[in-house]
Amino acid sequence: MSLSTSEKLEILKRGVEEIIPEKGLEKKLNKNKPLIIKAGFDPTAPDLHLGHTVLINKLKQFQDLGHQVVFLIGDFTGMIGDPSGVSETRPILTVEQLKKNSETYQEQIFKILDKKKTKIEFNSSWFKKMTSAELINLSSKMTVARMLERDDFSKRYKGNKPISIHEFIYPLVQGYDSFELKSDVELGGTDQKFNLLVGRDIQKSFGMEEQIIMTLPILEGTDGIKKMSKSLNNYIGLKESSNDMFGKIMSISDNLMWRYFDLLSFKTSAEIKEIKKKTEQGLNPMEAKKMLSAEIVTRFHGEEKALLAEREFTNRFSKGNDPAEIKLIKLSMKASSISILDLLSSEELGDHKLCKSKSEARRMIAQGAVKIDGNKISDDAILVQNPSENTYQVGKLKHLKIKLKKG
RNA sequence: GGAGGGGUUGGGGAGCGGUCAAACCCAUCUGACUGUAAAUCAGACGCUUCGGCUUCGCAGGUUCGAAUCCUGCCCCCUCCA
Repeated sequence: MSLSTSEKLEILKRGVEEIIPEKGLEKKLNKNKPLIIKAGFDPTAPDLHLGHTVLINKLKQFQDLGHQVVFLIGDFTGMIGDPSGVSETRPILTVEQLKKNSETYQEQIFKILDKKKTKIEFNSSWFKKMTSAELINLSSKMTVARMLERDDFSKRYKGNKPISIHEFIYPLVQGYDSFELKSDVELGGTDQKFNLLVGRDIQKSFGMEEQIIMTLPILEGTDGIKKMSKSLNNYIGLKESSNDMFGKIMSISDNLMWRYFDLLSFKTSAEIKEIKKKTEQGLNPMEAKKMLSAEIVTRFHGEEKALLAEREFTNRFSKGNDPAEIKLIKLSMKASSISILDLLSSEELGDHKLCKSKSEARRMIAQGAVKIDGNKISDDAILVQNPSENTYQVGKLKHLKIKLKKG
């Protein structure tokens, strides 16, 4: 199929915050040859979440239109780490970690992008070889005044907050990547706008045609307020199980759902508008949310798993039944019984531990959150016989079947 | 190099010799209500053998008694140079 430039533009512009310069993209597209589309990722955190996919989805659109997507892994910057960090830990990554992280990345992004058509690059491959003289030469391409134009820098500068020199270097490093890759378009979050613009300056000063920059909105996390990130624990990871993913999307607020539709769904704007209209006319928002969940879970786990996840969701939360499958753990011990508090907080349960400590277990029981075989208990002095096999539930989400045996 | 301010339980932030496991807010968790939505309400939020025990940057000291006072050290920030 061949689309006109304006049709292509329409696809590419959807959900985009800014394109700089506006006209530039059209010009590049009119050349009718594959463009080099760059997007950089930080290799320190290998687990991608839905927030990252806003960008990856856009890359996918470029890819589908026949352009060359380059996925740049910023391993060089990752190796330096951030020395000023308020956080004590310098994330200096070993070569093995980097390699592993990048593999994890690939495994995740290729759920969306076409592996055969995507190029992976590491910026260490050119920065490793760069001499100090070259680095200083690179830094001569930028002025302090220009650097201070950046919003957060100028705020910090005016507010007498410190700015480290290396923070000035980072944008240059990122910009230099664009030169090395000869990128035509670079994508990034709105928070990357300045860095992306520096890429244009660097390219220009090295005598290259400037890249077009395209900024994409930052996706809010499940709390609907802060940006999605692992450290804020408001994320939905791409590697999460189909059930968890489905459930997490279902539990976002109705307002946020529309934001997610806009940024994460592959449905056309018209289709989304239609769903919105139906909701206003009385369709339960939950049904709309189910469509969204199903679409996203299908993308990462396939249709079959998505259907199962939806069924599980309905069964479990709408009808209030127990999960279809409850993890079974077998414990051996000599004693003929164990107190419920010890059992719920037993280290032997590892990751499946139901309560962090005995105190917490006691609290949970007092608050009526603990059930054994479906019966709520209120006595924290209960002894569980050995041998026995029971299903334990703490709160709405934690279920575990524990089989005790002598040994 | 000089002067000053500060490090408190997930975050913010009180406390400044006993009544402090430490106010208050946020986040989180549980219960109720629901559409595992929002809002709301109720409660919890160091560990515990429920006697106590270990926490307020780190290490000592003064006191019957310290998060609070003293000494040294580490870290962060601001201003001047």
